[in-house]
Amino acid sequence: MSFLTILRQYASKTDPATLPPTVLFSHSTTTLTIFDAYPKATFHFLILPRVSPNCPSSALANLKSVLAWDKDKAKQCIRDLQSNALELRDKIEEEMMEKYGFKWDVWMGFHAVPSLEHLHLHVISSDLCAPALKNKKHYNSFHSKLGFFLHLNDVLEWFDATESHFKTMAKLEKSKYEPLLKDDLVCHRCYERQKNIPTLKTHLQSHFDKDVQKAKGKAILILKRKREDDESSDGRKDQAKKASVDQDKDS
Amino acid sequence: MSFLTILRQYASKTDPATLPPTVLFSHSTTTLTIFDAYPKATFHFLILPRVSPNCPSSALANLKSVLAWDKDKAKQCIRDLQSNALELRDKIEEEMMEKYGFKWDVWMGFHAVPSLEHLHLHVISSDLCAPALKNKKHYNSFHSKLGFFLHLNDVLEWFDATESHFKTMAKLEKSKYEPLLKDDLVCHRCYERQKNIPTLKTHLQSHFDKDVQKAKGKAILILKRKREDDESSDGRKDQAKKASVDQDKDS
DNA sequence: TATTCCGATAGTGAC
DNA sequence: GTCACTATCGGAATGAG
Repeated sequence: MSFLTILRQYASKTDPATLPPTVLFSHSTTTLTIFDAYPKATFHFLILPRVSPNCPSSALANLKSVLAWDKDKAKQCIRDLQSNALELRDKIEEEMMEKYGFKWDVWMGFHAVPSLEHLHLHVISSDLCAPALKNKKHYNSFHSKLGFFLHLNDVLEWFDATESHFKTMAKLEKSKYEPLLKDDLVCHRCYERQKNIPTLKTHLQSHFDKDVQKAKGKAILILKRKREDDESSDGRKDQAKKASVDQDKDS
Repeated sequence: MSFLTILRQYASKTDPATLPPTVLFSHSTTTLTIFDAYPKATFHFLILPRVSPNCPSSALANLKSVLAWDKDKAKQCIRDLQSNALELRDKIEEEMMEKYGFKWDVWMGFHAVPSLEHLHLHVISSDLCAPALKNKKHYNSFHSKLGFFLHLNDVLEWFDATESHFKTMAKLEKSKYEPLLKDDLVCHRCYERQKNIPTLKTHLQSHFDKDVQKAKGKAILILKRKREDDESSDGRKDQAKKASVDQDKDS
């Protein structure tokens, strides 16, 4: 059964540093950040709340149990995950720049109906290009517009909504969310329907390849202009060119 | 589309001898006997009515169209197939004896809902052990007790039944027969349910292997007794031993 | 919605 | 109920002193 409770085992470690470096990315007093063992995108991490006297594993079983717990503790727990996730996102964006020369979206959120025990916040890049993404459930579970992937900000907003709304959302009914995973494959970037997984994966890869090409194009453009500026003795052109490059960011 | 009408093409040949020997087994003035291209048993042939001015291909499209045709012509057509099938069965039984040392059932019949154009009578040995038998539809379509495989004798009896019964049977409604192909896998020899196709195939093979072993045992027994008789000068024992071997036939 | 393995099931294309 | 190919779907096991 250890495969179902592996995350709980990690989160229960008194010394997270004993976890292998292939598993553990970092930790704080209240959270663990681990590499997703089967990444569904170029960057894919999990952030787990650590088990402690104040945070028993029973309360941390999943998002539903956390939301049914003491509301203030729940909010604190999720905020802890958030603060770590935001730091992590910065690190991911650094690596995006180093490796790919550009940044793209990083999503933070929970699966409405998880299958592994212990709450885990997914921190995942929006490309969804990775070998471990193999079937419709994988894809739909991360589709940012489908509803199964619950964005962290949305979940945090439940706490500030009416009690009635909080209660409704906190139910996380299987019957509501599970069917979403069987929905047709629709590209989360251009909304084009895809016939099957191989087609979808090729399609997503081509979106990503275009992004990479675009970033390369801009890098070359910037380099070109920089060289022209260096060669030019006319200091007056500088400002106009800088403005032109800044505009490219939004194109 | 030639794959759908391949049998009609064969049956329309004015000179069947031009068919390759890998296809044609034999022919008469009114029928062709060909090797099933994907045999579902150790012996598996198809007998086709030949197209002629008296027997247009439109009438011979399938069993339903034949039964909707002139009733006397239909009966004659099917009787022609039968007389060839009976001869063929004799030849198959000869080869069974030569190759395996024993004979086993040979079925003659039609699929209630065929997918290849042109009437074809299956002549197939009851082992149903063959590499080309790959899925549930294959097996159920030849299961001798399921109802999808229409035994030739049963079909011929329809002609001598009441007109009402003939009309009913002649409908060959898809909605009645198609669902049978999805039935659970049940061994046609011992009625044991089989979980899946690999299991069924192993099971059928073991039935056949037992038959072969049994036949070998008898052959050895007969040989032994013959040798004893040859060595014995006592002629009185002969009759008793012959009777004993005859009894083994039914065991 | 952990993966992996096996097998059944479904759609397609075949000229 | 043609085949062969691809992909999806569905269940079961998964560990292990």
